[in-house]
Amino acid sequence: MNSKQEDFDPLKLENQLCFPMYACAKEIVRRYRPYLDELGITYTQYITMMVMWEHEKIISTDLSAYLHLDYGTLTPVLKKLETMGMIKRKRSAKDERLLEIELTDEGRDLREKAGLIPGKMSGLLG
Amino acid sequence: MNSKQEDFDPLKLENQLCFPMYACAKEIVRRYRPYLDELGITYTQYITMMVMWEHEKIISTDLSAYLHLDYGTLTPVLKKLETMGMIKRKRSAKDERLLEIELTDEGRDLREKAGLIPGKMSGLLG
DNA sequence: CACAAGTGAATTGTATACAATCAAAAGGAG
DNA sequence: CTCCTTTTGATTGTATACAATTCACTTGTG
Repeated sequence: MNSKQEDFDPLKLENQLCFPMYACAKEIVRRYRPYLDELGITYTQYITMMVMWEHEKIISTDLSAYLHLDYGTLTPVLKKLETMGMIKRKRSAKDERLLEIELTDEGRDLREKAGLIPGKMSGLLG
Repeated sequence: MNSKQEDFDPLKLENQLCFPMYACAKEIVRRYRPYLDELGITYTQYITMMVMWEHEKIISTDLSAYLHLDYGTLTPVLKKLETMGMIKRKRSAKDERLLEIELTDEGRDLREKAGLIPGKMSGLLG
């Protein structure tokens, strides 16, 4: 006698819209890993480098906005990428508060190696 | 003279399919936070409790499968929820390797308080 | 029963992720 | 110029997230 309407429980995991999105996003990052492992970078480092490949030089504020990441996340990522030689971090001469991020030659080279990843991923995800 | 086809760069962040998914999932979790703060739980604890509200009692293996979380993540979450009094962790009598998770009365009570969240979220997300 | 192989959880190590807080520098108002 | 406010980044603390390893317990197999 129960209609489908009455049976619908908004607190059931399978009835959530948000959970599949959350699970799917994690799955996508997981599928990137094998390809990114070959480059020796993580997914967060990869999307950071994508912005750098596009901009060559950028203020930390803008980078944070593009990636939707705050400094608690971004600071260690940028320090790691600098250690790896992919970018350089430098304070702005005009305003010492600003942090300028610049792509290095080594970082540019990585783009060539990363070039095949989007094709492989779209093949994988259909 | 360039066609749109030639201009398309698969390594530009805005041309990615995967990044918006990743950013959107994080945004959704962020929007849950105010409501979950009122309950004193996090998003991961919330989806764990959703499975518990549905199953009352479950083997850790199955919980891991439902949530797509491995033990490195799940173990501390379950220990925290036990400390909070929401669940009980107990080894199976039949097979000491298995961990049985059981909902407590307090955990059941939380469901009532959580009942309004899906409605608020769907209003928020449209 | 003895022992090898397999399974389920826990642990360890590294990397995110973000709120809250702090510190340095810049930009005013008087 | 001096105090006050704002802005930008860094730091701290807590919580995920997962690969790799380890440990305890079961299940074959002889």
